[in-house]
Amino acid sequence: MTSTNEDIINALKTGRAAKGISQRDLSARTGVPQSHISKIESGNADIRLSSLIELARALELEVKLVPRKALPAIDSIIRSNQPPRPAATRAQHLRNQGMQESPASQPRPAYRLDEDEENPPGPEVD
Amino acid sequence: MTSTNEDIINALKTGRAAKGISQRDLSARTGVPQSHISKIESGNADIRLSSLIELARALELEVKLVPRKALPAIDSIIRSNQPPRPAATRAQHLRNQGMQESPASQPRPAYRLDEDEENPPGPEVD
DNA sequence: TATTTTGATATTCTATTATATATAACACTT
DNA sequence: AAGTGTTATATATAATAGAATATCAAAATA
Repeated sequence: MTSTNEDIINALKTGRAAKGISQRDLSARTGVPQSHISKIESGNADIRLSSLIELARALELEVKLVPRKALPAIDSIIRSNQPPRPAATRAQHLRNQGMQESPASQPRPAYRLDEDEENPPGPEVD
Repeated sequence: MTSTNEDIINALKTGRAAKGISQRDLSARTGVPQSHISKIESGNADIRLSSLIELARALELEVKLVPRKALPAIDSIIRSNQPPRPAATRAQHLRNQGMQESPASQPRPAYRLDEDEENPPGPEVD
């Protein structure tokens, strides 16, 4: 199924929830202001590509342009990379703001609840 | 290899070249102004997600957030979806503006020079 | 129980930049 | 020189990004 703004944003939100970090935490890791993250996740901002890449990276996700025809194969890989349902974080359990089951048309975004990684060395971004 | 702004933009440029259409053509298909496409492809604009999705869709590409760990598998699929080197379009052959071989760190973006498809029926976008 | 503290997310305001329109520049063909 | 196709640039407007602040709800304390 083709992605919309909403699908991408939902993938970010789900990724953050899966990692069990707050908007404030994510802000600290990426430099994107928490207020902006709030707007993004609420669907109240049309995010720039550079911000999307920044946030995705912090959630161990990558922005890719993939051929539409390869979507079924790629979705299959993403699904097989998906961990079992993570234990809800405290905030998530009590609040569950905006977090919903992925719509049928959208494959579950992939993430893994690994141990918290330090920022790996990587190319510096402007 | 993780994607940067430049990688995504290059994928768009390569996709457009592969499809053999002009910036004006792409503009007509997406509603994104040709002048903006020029800026985007020149690296002089930090494109918004909605515009990225629009342009990608016209090029039969999809924006996806994929798990970093799944990148090797996904890159492999993209590579196998890659057609043989398309015959250069007239403009591309004569000008070759900004079109370069993909850097080693970036897998070739995937596209296929199929017959020109009419716009498929799809959900209307705001 | 009531109040205060704490943690998380949402809203407001402003400067910078993306977007949209109009136009210019470039190169080839006739 | 004029016509054609393509890409780049100038300018005005609209929206994002960032800082500051507000709101909400649970936990801690008196």
